[in-house]
Amino acid sequence: MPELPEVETILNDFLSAHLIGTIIKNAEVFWSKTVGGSAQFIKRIQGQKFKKVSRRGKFLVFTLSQDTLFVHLRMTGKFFFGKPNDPVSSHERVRLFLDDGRILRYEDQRKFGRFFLTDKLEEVVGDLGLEPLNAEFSLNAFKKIIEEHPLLKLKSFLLNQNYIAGLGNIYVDEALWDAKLHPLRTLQSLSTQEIKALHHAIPKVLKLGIQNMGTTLGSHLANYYSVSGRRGNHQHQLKVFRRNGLACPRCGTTLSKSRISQRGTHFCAQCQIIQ
DNA sequence: GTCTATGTTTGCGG
DNA sequence: TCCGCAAACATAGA
Repeated sequence: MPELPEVETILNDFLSAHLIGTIIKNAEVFWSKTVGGSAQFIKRIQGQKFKKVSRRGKFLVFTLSQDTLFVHLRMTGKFFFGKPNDPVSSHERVRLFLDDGRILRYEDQRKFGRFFLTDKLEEVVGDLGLEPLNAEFSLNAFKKIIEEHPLLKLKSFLLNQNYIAGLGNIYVDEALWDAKLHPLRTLQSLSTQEIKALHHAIPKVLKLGIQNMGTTLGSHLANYYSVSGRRGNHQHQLKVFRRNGLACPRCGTTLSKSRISQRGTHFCAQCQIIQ
């Protein structure tokens, strides 16, 4: 579920909630796979202090006193604060007991989310590609990775975290629409102007998503919510995602949906030409 | 009840 | 290299 803008919103919530400085007194694990073995996870995390919270791609990065806790929320992972005697909810997988009396609760309906507690950072995030909101995402760096994979299709290229980290299905479709590029175009078919347009569109759609505090689709609780329980607002600003059958905001043509790179893909057949 | 889809990632086979 | 598929899982909707 959460892509870069949603993870960034969660990160900002943790900063507002003053997570930094708290110490993890104890942990409970209700689904062992989430943490890769509950006994050793609990033993290892006990007594560690939250020193810093940041983001790398779609990973939340909690820098602790000894280790780093990486959390990938995958589809349905979510954090929120509670009190120690809160009843365990049906999809709760982990809770961390903090020294200030709060507990940090983690729910994950589909159980795909993962915690990695390690001091070897490279093992978790070593293969991730460029951070699209950092200076390293320069036009030249972007051109370079495009040239390295001439035969890849745009959709699968943008979804691959090893090239650019943080984009998911929603923001890929939005960026391609913004740059007027068809998701099936190969990288080698892109003109310099088109590469520029895409390089511009990627941070643009991500920043817009962050401004709107992320995208919450649908209405049920498995969807994205920030730590404070807020829904995102960006679903109202989406140009193509889940808008198939509606008019393209740019040219009025009915938007299309098809299956590309095994993902539901939304685009305007009129302004995103295949060539 | 059955079938399909879901915002993610990884690993396998061709 | 690149692509498609299945799996890790649960639930909603047609």
